[in-house]
Amino acid sequence: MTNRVITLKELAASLDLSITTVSRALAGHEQIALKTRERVAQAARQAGYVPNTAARTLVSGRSGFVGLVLPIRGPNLVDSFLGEFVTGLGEGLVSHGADLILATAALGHSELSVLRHVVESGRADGVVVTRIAEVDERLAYLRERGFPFVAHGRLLDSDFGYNWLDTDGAHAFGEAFDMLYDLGHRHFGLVTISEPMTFRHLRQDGLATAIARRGDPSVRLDVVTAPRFDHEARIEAVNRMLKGPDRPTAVVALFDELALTVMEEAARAGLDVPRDLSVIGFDNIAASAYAPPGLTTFDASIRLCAREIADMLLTVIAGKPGKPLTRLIRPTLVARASHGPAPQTRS
Amino acid sequence: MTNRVITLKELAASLDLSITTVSRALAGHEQIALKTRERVAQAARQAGYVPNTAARTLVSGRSGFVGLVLPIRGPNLVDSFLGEFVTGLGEGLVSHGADLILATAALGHSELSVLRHVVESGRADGVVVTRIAEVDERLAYLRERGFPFVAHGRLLDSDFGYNWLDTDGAHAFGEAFDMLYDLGHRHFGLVTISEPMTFRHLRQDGLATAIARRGDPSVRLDVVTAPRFDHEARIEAVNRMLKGPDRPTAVVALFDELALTVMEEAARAGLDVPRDLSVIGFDNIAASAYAPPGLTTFDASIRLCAREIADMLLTVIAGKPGKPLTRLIRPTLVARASHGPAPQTRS
DNA sequence: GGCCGAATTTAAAACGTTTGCATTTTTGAA
DNA sequence: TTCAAAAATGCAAACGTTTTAAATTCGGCC
Repeated sequence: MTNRVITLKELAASLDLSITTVSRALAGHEQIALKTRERVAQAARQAGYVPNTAARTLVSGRSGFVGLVLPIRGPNLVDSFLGEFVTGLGEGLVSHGADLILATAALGHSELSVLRHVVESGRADGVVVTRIAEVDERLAYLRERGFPFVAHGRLLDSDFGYNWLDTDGAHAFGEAFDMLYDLGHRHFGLVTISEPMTFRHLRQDGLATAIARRGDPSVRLDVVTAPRFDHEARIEAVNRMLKGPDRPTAVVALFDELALTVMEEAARAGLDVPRDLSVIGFDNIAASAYAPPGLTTFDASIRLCAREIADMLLTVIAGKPGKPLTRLIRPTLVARASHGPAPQTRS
Repeated sequence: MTNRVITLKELAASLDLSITTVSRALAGHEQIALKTRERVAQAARQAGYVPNTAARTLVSGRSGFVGLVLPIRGPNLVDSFLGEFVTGLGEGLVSHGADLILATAALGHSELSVLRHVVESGRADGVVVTRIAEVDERLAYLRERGFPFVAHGRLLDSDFGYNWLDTDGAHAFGEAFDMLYDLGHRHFGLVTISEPMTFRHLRQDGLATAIARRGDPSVRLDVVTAPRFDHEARIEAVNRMLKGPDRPTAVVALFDELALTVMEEAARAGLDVPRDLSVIGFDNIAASAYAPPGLTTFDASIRLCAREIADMLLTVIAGKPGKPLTRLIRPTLVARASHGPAPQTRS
């Protein structure tokens, strides 16, 4: 057992050729005689030759890897998109022969320090950065370093161009408003988070813009906020919105987890969704289909986005295009049963 | 910008020391004067020196990476555990300074061929293999190669020792039976899959063993089977079990997705869960908590298992222990509302 | 039979580390 | 002051590739 891995030198010796020739033959260089190329390919296949990644990386400066730093979460929280995202990245990368490196930030180490390490150790040719904050030190670092990257999400505003792909939350929230308005709703609620994430800003903006566009002064919007990962506070915030004597008839949540909390608390308060209250989420997580009566939400197709991000990044790595690459993906409405006509006149 | 990464040679030159000394100082060798070690550490920190992974791997033969081949799924199917699993692996690896490589199998390439490539290119020091089949060519390959690995799951039976961690499905299914039996159920159903996965075998075995142990001849068990990823066939199989004139009063599903289908179809057939039918699943996927009335299931805590797997693998890599490492994790019952007393006498 | 250019092959350097072994410096006793 | 031993440092090889520049072989033509 433990049959050692064959090296280029050994392969060359067995063929009675120089290392150079074998290397070139395998790379398919035209300058090597076709007959030789075939002979080498055949021998390599038969010997099960696989080039050593470290050696190749060292000399070529290209590792063939794309890095992703795992977002830090609490001890019991897993990024709900991670599986889909990683699958999509893998799909996008594999067609170009690239693979993915996942680096985890140890307790007490910032995500940035892990990113630096990935970049500066030469492990990766480019990185994907997710969950962009309104102002994000990771992007600042990568920009300064001139290292290839694609962001999943956007900065709030920035003075430098960079490659990003984002879900058009603004459009979706506008669409949600229009749909609900047309169903007769006039009093809206928005459940959002307190962290300075750009998507929060964009989605709320989309909602506000749609309201303004409609130009109906009778439209009202209540906003409640809770820390992103604090379940207690989230429940408390939702109830603050739901329990008042004058509650909204339609609630839009920043993402599905929040919407599910709204539905749970609504049920607890004896409200029927969608008869008494319409609820709309964002993301289309798996549970949304199962939570009664079925959450109406927007599907961002994370997996496809990730695949696209992989493609973009490989393009960037291959040779910087003049313009930054940007893609805005419009999410699709998944109309389930949590929204409906506004309840008949109240007060 | 694009400030180049500093190399050991440059760092050495700036300190007026040899590469050797700096390398040893950073590695903390006692033979280097303490004063020098401190001076070097200080300079390295200040210069932001990060050793080049490729060079280090090349000479040391250790990459500091652990490989995972992404399980192949259909175009719209994502491994529901991937996120949790990867998070757990990351957590386990990071404390030892290791990172994760995710390789995806391209269409038309077998998972085995990707595994071979990962192993033979020297990208990883060890690999994690998931979703073990009853007879698994991947483990056979790794064994032959003498390459460090830990399996998540077991072979049906094998003539060689290997390192594995598995969830004790047999025990869980026995526990489920006992609980249901004590609730008065005598007619059971099992929904399982047709693929030759070991966990299918073990869980069904655990159920059968528990039944036999009870020694009650009035206990009956109906088994229906469907291909793992064929939703239509799954529904059809479930209905075959539910629609008969003499249906079980308690159904155990091989895993939650199947259990959820049972609950959906039961609802469609006008059966009340748990009054008319008890349903128990396995895995505790997110949707189980939301699907009314709340699925009773077993939690395998994938994330912790993955963390443990990472630890095991690092132990194996560090130096083969004499005995194979094996861990059987007992899942915990998550009692929700989908099970209850058997309905009063029928027929 | 020799010569030229084209076709093919090769030698050797380089990538940035680690490490066995040799060398230099320091220390302290004679 | 000298010298041996101990302490500290340095030289150079090695890891397995890719690549530049140079060398060799070949075919055809005079």
